[in-house]
Amino acid sequence: MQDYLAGLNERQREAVLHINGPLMIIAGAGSGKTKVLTTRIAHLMATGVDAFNILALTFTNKAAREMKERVERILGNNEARNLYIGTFHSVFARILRAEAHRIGYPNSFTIYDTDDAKSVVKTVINEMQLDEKLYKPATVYNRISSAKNALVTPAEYANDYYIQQEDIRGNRPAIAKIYDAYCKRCFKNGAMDFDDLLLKFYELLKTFPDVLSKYQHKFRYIMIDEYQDTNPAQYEIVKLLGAMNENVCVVGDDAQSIYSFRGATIQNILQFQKDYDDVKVVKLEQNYRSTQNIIHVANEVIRNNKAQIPKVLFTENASGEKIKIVRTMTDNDEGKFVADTIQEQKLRNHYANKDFAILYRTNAQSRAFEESLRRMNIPYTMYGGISFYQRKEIKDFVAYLRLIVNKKDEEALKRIINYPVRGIGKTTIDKILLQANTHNITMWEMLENADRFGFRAGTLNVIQDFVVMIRSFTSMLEKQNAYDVAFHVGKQTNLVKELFNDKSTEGLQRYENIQELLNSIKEWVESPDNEEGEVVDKSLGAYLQQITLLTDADNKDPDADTVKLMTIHAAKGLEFACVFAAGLEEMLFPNAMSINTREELEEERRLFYVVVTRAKKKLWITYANTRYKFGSLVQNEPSRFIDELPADYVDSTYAGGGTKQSTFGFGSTGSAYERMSGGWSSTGFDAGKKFGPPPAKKTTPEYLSPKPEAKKVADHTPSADFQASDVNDIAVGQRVEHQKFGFGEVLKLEGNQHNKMAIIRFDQNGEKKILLNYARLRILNSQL
DNA sequence: ATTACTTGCCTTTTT
DNA sequence: GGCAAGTAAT
Repeated sequence: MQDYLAGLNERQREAVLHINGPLMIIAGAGSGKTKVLTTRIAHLMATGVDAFNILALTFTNKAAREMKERVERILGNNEARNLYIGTFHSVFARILRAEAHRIGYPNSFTIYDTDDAKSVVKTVINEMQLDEKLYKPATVYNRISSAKNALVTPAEYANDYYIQQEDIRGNRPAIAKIYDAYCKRCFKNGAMDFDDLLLKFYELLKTFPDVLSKYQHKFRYIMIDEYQDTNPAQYEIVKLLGAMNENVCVVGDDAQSIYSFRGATIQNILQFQKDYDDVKVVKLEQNYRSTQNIIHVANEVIRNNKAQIPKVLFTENASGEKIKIVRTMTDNDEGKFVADTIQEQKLRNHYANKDFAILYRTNAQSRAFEESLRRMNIPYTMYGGISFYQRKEIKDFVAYLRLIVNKKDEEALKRIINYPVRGIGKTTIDKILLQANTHNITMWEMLENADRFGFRAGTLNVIQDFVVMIRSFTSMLEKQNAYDVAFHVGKQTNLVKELFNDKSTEGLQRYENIQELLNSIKEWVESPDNEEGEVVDKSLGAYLQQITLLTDADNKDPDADTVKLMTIHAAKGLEFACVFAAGLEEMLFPNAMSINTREELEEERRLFYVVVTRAKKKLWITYANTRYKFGSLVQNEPSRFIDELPADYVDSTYAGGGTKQSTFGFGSTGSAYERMSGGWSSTGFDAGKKFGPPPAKKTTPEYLSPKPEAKKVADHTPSADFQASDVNDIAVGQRVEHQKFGFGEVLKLEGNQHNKMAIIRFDQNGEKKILLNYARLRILNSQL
């Protein structure tokens, strides 16, 4: 009966068997953390704790899903379905849906994703008539998000001396006002952003003792995964929920704290022992994942950090190979090396595609790897793109559904009011917005009363048609299920038809995506609609809230036999037989944004620790001498982290670059600079052989061949002596040369002196109106 | 009002 | 090198 304990080591068993009272598990990388958590949940249930009383919080949907599945497997029954396992965001959203009315929100509140939130910020900035150049929505949103994560209210933000000084120094003193307006606007829209899901839940617990008591009694056992990544909001919530029973179990590894940019504070885990009396601490230090070499290197790396809980990872696994450090000329060569090596390893050691992961610091690095893998026909999956539900056509369709469920949702309304085009253009929308703001009503209420605001007859008509249509959808909701309503919406709005008629490749894809969306709604509606004892909310509103919290990783099959490409952040918690840690260059990793303080640098080092410990058998660390950034070539030093690796445990090689035959020849590959610097430092110059030449390589790969360019304007190459003349000298009747349009004659001059325009008839391109302030014109002859 | 093209700005990591 | 915002043209 208790055979689930059999596969555990001493420490792990200690953690599992501790049932009552606070528990902190410091779980080193690969030490069986998930196993301990899931076994502990199973053990709680085996000793009589009701699944309904157990709450387990994770950071990703995937971790939650895996945990639930593993508990089910251990228990061998379906009691696990009654567990409350989910991400912080999804669990709190679910509770808020039941309680939102208490804090003045509609229960069918909309969840704004980051794009929606930035759009609201932008709206607010525009309405406050602030300079959008200075107040960039993304920057301001980040600032607001940080404040929320730190539980700083708009009032506190405005009154805090240091925060204000910081904003003034950044020349953005109005952020406090934007923050305040943003919150009010979201509230008016009946919407919460991601941070609100934590913040509002906290407010709810803090403000209503009966609500707090209800959930304290419900969640008698609380488990938190990745505790080192919690922020102050999450910390306070856990503290409140756990205050009654103090059965709080946190699992984490301070060495893997890599989310400070999202407000995570490593202090939460460092100080857990001070938060409760009698904290039981268990350290899991035996690693079951990696070779001794990898573990040794990881330990050496992290030793350079100061602030940490002392622990040393060890393993009984084989010592394995040395870590390979590989230098290439360019980022493309890096990609090529990795793809070649994967191919070679597959052949020589019979690895499958899914045994490989290419991990990098920034998403922008994925391109070179994608290209090289595609060229070698190696299947891969890239994580970190936009999720299915963030695609334009999906968001447009979903916006209809959002508006049907929540009429206050201004972002949804703005998205679809003229999609498909029905003649409600920018001018009209601006007018609606202005009126709505001055009368302090929502845009929708404005539309419902459009007849009172003096729109032109035609405009009024289309507005009223729109209102009638949306209302008819809403009334459908009362009698029909979410899928039927969604299907009807697609039909009635002509959206589906319009996409169906678009026969371009992208159009076809968009059409298929919409079909997939409809299928997913259908699946949602038809999946079992109650978990034992608790009716699951199958409304359209619940569906919409749920999909906003899905990431692109949630749509992908982790077991697919493909090479995985992702950022190191996304790889936390995963393991692969063979790992390529790419782009180990100064300014990239550690990233230029994170080298200004000791704290930042230590977090970068923890990131490096994370990537090293993802590998089970083999680890390559690669870097390029030069790489493209924003389309131009930059040169970087090797990362300082490479210097921190113990020399006895690594092999350094040079994988060369470009095409071997023509490395010093004239030709096809790379710039002169690349070819010239190709030969220096010949550590293992035969490495090309060692890593095996890819089969049947062309001398000039097709990706380097010049591409024919399509031009719409008739070609004109400016004369060699082209020089722009002073615009004030231009007069009617002159022959002029334009850099792109070619030769022509000035027909007419218009505009005032600040906004001079010329009508020119070009020999090749017809008449054009040219703004003289910007155009570069050469006067060929003066007829005066 | 809508489209088609040019420009400017960018990138750190994400529930 | 790529996307969103701004602008010229129908």
